[in-house]
Amino acid sequence: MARSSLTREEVLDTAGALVKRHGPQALTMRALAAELGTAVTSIYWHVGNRESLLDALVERTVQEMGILRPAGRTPAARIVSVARGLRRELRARPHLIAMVHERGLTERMFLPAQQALVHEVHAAGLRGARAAAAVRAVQFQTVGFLLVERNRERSPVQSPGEGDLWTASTADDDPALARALARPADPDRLFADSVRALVEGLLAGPVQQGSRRGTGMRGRETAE
Amino acid sequence: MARSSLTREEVLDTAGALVKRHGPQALTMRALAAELGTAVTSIYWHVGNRESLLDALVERTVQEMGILRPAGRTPAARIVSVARGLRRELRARPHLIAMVHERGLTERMFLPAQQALVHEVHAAGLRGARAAAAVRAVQFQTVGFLLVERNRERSPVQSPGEGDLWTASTADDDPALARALARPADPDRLFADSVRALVEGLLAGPVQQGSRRGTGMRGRETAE
DNA sequence: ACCTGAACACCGTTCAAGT
DNA sequence: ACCTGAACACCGTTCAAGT
Repeated sequence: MARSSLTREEVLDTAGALVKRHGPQALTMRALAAELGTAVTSIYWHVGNRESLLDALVERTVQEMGILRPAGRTPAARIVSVARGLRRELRARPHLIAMVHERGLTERMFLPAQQALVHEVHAAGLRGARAAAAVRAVQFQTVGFLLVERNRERSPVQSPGEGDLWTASTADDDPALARALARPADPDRLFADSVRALVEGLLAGPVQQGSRRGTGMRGRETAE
Repeated sequence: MARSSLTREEVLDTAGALVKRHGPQALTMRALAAELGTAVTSIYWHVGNRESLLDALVERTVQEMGILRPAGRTPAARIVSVARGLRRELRARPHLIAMVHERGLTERMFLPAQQALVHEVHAAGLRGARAAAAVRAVQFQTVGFLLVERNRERSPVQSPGEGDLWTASTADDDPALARALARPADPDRLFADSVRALVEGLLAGPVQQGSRRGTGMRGRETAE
């Protein structure tokens, strides 16, 4: 009653704060209305429905993320830096990842970073379709990693889990590996190492179908 | 009324069929009861609640997936083959990925493949913590790729999308790249290329923090 | 143009009561 | 041991009615 002119901005602000504090599932129309001090139905006039409210919220947060500044001396290092920067930005908004994912907007989320990656891939000497493939490979890996990582964080204790599986006896004579896999993964390091390895592989070999070099080994020889 | 002994198995079977046909969101307790021809509350006696019903469903399907047989002449090729096999299995059960993801069980899903990967990484000459890191890198990349891929498939037409962004003028003098990024990605090929590049990078360089070689370029030189 | 309460058609879950 | 209907506390959304 004693409420002066509810605005669309105010609805989005309050909805955003609610998600930030208690997660997306806490954003019910009734809870939002209570927070705003209005009737539930007023919200509908300003944002349509819950679906488009979430759309607007995601869109807004994605734009807040801003542009990433690549750092490093080599193109490879700068590509890794873009990936790490994106991960940092997204991890600062933990609920956003799930929301973007649920709404099928991961692609949209990555667009700003894509341009930076193109620049670096060019600097590394890749052109055309191969450059595009490299950009997309890094893009998929980065976003994919984030999704898996978030998933693990929310995941309950599982049985059987890696810890149960990798008792010393399971790994054929490599107790160090068994210990490493029984421990929870260190995501920061795993991410850095993975991106580094991927970029290394992308910049080194031709990324083309049927290429012999693609799956070849450059490390050490092994028995068949 | 004329219903003879509802069993837990029957509940799971019917729930599974319902998910397969109409997706997880169609699995409501009331719809399931209607399908089974029982009262809603009977289901609770057999499976506890919706949460544990989904748990059981996921667990069951994960076990159905069975063991993957690596193929290829080199360890690198066989690692790629494990990743591709896992992707194939999961893509044959499109709703499973989302369900497993929502329930934080991606890790559980990957356990069978993990053992195969350890074997191949050993064959490639990696041991201990480095081998473990390589296994996890492939694991995260594969599952992450699947999540992103599924997400894109469900994703609505987006604006601005990659198509709008990569008109010829945007890419600095690389029209072939612009065209490639404007087209939708070819997931099969992108996946194969990405895993190949990652594995190549993992087997080639030491995966350790602070290593100079890790981010180094082996391709061509570029201006800073 | 903006806000309201009542009402509708859904949910998952509990529980006392049946056999 | 297994099944049932009634009831509870939630949802998102619509709509006629207010100002």
